[in-house]
Amino acid sequence: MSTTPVNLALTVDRSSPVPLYFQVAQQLEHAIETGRLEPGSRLGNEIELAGRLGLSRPTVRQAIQSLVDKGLLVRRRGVGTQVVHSQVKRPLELSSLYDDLLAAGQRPTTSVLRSATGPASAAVAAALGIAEGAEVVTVERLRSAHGEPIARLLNHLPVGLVRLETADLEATGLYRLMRAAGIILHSARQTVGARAATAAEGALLSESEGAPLLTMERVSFDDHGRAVEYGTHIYRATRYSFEFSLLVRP
Amino acid sequence: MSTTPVNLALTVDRSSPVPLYFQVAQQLEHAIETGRLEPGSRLGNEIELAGRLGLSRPTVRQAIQSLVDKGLLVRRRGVGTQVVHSQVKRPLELSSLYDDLLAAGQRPTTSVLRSATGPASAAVAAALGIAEGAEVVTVERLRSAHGEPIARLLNHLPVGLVRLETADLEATGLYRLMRAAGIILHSARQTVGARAATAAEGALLSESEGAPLLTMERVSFDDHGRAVEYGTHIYRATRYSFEFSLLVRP
DNA sequence: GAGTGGTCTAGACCACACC
DNA sequence: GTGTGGTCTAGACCACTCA
Repeated sequence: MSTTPVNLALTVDRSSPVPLYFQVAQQLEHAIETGRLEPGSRLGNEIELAGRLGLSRPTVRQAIQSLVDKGLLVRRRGVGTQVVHSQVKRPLELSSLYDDLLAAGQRPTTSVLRSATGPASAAVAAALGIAEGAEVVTVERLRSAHGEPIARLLNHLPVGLVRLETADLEATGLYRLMRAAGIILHSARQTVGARAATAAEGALLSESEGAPLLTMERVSFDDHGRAVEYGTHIYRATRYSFEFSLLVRP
Repeated sequence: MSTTPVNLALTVDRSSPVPLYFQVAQQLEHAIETGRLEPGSRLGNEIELAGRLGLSRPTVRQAIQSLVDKGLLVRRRGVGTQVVHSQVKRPLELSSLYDDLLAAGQRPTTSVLRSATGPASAAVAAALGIAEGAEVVTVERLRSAHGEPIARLLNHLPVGLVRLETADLEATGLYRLMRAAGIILHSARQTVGARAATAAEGALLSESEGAPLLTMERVSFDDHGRAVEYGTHIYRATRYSFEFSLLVRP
């Protein structure tokens, strides 16, 4: 009992369809976010917690483990479980520029520059793992916030996965449309770099030729392991940067 | 039995100090990496697997779950567990430029441009969460590969965490030195952007003034939640880009 | 030595996908 | 209906940390 023993009012509702471990994890996470559980404070040990909640120890462990995976708690054998001192923001997600801008309080707008179906180039086919010349949908969009251009988004998708109507593309983000079409995203491979703008790119993005651009290339895979999207995007370096947290693999 | 039932020779050694679930996970991972378990192939169901190994179902589940977390397997209720089709490389790690270059077969070299102890500026103090004017170690390094400059690395660390000898800094990476000093890294917050090189930066990195640079700013935290390092780095865009995988949170 | 998390067991019932 | 993973229980022993 070297540090404060925290007294939390935890409860579980066994009639709820929400899994018990998840109920516990939610309440702990909420207590951490609101500061009720202070950074560095110790959770009671697992057996005592389980007894207090009327749950088995493995169930309580599952709840705690999920928060450890999120980076909110730290466990040390022989010591106990503590709330991490630093606020860990969300670890890296498959970032959607549209959602990022929304979250930042900007009002993202999109204009579709091009939307066409045609044979895949060698580079696109290689990225998507399909045959060269196979049909792909190509979409080029200009994403703005407050009327200022932010990025040019160029995407290629295998045909038949999702219907991309211009109206939908201008109303929301591509990932939302894909999810709405039943595509379950699983993983992605990204490359982030920088280069100078060409004259055409500069004109499109209200930058001068040679201005630094942030580039991002990404292939996304669904839960079957199929490549479902290949994007090559450019961002105005003066208006955008990638910000993310990450956890160190234990 | 819609797809091939895979027959794997799995064994566990109960006299080993390696946890049973970990032994199983290792063998499955190895079978996947060597192609013995083909992408898309199904694992037998958990109960059958447990019976075959003489383990309980939760233990087998723990092994499978660890591979699901790594992105190697996909589970679907009512369907089964399958090997993902696409090879998922390692999800994002706390990337060390030194290790990245090593892994790429380059021979990274480092020259220490500056190494000093002094009071923290306001920006550095804010990033590290310490008082302005508190003592910090500042290290500026030039990282090269094959004699070509790649990046200028500027780091600030609270004093007393790790002794940074110039010889060590020129022989290996900062993160390795920190780990060797007993610092357990837990998480980091990164921002990646781009900007044009100043004249001095261009001269240092063999680029011209105005050339696009990739920038990375990072604060790292240890398992106690203390900020242990703050870095502001610039990379030649023509010679370096960030490449990483990521898993979509389920 | 006392207290903690780490691992493991041998069951059980439920929810969902597919035929 | 059948088979799968999802959740849960009530114990057990071990390994590590710290006083």
